[in-house]
Amino acid sequence: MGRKPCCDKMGLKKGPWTAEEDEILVNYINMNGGHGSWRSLPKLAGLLRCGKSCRLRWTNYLRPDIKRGSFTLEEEKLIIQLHGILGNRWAAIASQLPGRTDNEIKNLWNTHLKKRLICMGLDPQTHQPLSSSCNPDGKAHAASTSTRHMAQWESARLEAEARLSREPYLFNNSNKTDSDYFLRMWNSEVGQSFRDVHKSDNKGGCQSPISLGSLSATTTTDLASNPASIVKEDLVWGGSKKIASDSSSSSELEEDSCDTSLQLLLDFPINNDMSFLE
DNA sequence: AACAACGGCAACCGCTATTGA
DNA sequence: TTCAATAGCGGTTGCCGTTGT
Repeated sequence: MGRKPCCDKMGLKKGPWTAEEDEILVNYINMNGGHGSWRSLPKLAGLLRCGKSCRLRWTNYLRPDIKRGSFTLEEEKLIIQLHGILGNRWAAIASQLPGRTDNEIKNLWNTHLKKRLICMGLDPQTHQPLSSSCNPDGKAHAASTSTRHMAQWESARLEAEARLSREPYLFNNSNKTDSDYFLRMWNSEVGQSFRDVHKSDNKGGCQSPISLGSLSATTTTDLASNPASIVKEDLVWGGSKKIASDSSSSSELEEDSCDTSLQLLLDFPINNDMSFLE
């Protein structure tokens, strides 16, 4: 059994949405407290569109929490940073920018940010310099080794947040809002100290070609080459294993959290690789 | 003024992942 | 366990407004 015929083969309308169609769709979703099944929505709402088209129109344009208007500088910086970590995972990037859609971010990237990186001499896919002529003495490598850990932290945090939103049932045994172990670790005093250290360390040091201002985690030229497997190992080690065997009290968990945090921080190669900051 | 080239953005296409019977 | 239905995602297309010649 093949794919179902698309809307154009079923006499359904395609192309730009009219104001009337928008109104019908919004009214239907508001009246029914949600969209329900996208497949059946057009028929129930009286729209000559396929469900997929309705879903896209709603999520990309009609949703009440959509933030219209141009992107701020901070948003653009964040997108560049997240792209360095996540690559073309637009939905994951969009989840970190409230009110912005993956489509909008994707368009911004393809029309503006990609060109901007190229103008800055960076490969928009790898975020590495287009010519690898800089730092022949190897300091760039030292920098990337160190900052890779920042990318690992941030990437793991994003993964954890995504998992938290997908699997709330895993964490409903406590009143804590940050039930995810890794998230609590990241948000703990230890995590804050970790971020503070690197924020101050990076002030006068060798920063990424992309200056990211006040953002806590810094994108580096090496982010794109950062293997996700390393991050995931850290995540399992610090998070999922604890969740699976979670029979301890909250105080014990906090102790474990500190121990694990310290282990992660000790793993950060400050003594070995931070010389480039001097 | 007319036309072509370009750029931005909304929407579509097709693939993958997830869900439920 | 299998498989169809559905949802979600990223890549691509095409329309339309703007700019350049």
